[in-house]
Amino acid sequence: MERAEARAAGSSPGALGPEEPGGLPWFHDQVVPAGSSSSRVIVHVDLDCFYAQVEMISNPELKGKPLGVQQKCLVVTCNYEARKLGVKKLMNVRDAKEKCPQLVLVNGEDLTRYREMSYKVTELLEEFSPVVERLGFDENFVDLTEMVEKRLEQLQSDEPSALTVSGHVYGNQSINLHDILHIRLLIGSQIAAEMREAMYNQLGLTGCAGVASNKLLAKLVSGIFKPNQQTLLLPESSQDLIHSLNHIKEMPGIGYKTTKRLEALGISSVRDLQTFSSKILERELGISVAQRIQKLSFGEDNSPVTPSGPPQSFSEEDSFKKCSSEVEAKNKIEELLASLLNRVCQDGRKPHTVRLIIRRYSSEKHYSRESRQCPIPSHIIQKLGTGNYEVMTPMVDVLMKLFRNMVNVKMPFHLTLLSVCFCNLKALNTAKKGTIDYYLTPSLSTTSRSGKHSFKMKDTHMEEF
DNA sequence: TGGGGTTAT
DNA sequence: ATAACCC
Repeated sequence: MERAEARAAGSSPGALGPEEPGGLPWFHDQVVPAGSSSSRVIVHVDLDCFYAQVEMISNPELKGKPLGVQQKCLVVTCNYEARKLGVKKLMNVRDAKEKCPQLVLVNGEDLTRYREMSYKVTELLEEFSPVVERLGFDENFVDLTEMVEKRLEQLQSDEPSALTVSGHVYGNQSINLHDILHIRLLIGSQIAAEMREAMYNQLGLTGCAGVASNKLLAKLVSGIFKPNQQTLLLPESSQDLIHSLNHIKEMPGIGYKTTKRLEALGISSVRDLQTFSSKILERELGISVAQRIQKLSFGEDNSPVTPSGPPQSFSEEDSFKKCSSEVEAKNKIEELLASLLNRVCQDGRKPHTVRLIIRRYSSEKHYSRESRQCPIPSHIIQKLGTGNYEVMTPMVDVLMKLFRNMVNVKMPFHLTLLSVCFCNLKALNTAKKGTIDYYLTPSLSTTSRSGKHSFKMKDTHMEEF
């Protein structure tokens, strides 16, 4: 789609380096030792306006029109047609309509299709390398270090296009084909291009990618050329990249709270943070946060790409202007629960903990949620896979106990959010092979009346006895 | 400001 | 159970 990128970026994919007497390319003996944390190749993949893309795939008539995805009174994301006309992410619906009267809005409060597409993307990336970390629904990190090593070993020096960068190079820095770090990152850019091609061909999705030596830099560089392009960061340009940030709040890992505390110390730019006294910073923020963010300010980030695997929790939430009675709350909780039970059923694993979260109305107190959680009674857990309507009633009872534990229903109350979360997910049974529990399985409906401790033998693998 | 997620304390 | 972070 962007065949001219490499040239446009001013990079010069030139001739191959000199060869060793044995006929192998010079870099074959320069491989960085495996397990060395010093030089990784990381890609950050970031889908373009993800919810809007999913909506345009669902309904192709929306393509070409300015489209916004609405949750309550917010346009949470929009396509590029809408952005050209002045619509921004997280813009008020009123402001968006005012800016752009032709704006088409679709409701995006039900995340089901987004979540499903999100996992398809992660699974596609896992085919390249299993080390994929999700960040939200629309971003993934992949550690390409091993894949790059394998391609380097396979690489024959007589392939003319073998050492050509794919996509942009940050700062138009030229690639040194005699620098092994450059070569490795360049291979990473080729893999990133293949990933984006696969996403488009197999899922119909476009996105950006950033390739760099750690997650922080990969993430920062992926956003440099914006829709549907990719950018490679070479080590010599990393300081330019981090100093291109206008404020420390743009540094991933430095959030709202930390930004406020840093500003109170007179720190607002990346360089302010780099040069600030480590001792004082540790005293103010604690040693852990202080050391981590100060390293970030230099572009250093040794955090690994942690494979996300299946989700750790499932939750459904709903926000509203006002909920002030127990009956109202119960109805909302039943709705949330019904959706959750479907999701848990599809997943196959069983949650062992349930949590209820509320947000109370308060005039100005920005952000404050309260929660109560408890173990899910084992008799409910066992019925979870099957007909979901026998679990509805007992689960609602459990949730309403949590509710009354948090909210004094004899006093007036005003809630603006309810959320139900299933977590502590375990594979169907936690029994290990070789133990008695492995051969016994709790009996289900047939004996449920006669006693809660009855078991029947599993009908497989009995020969192992 | 939505409807999700994660990890650390 | 909360608080911080991410989208």
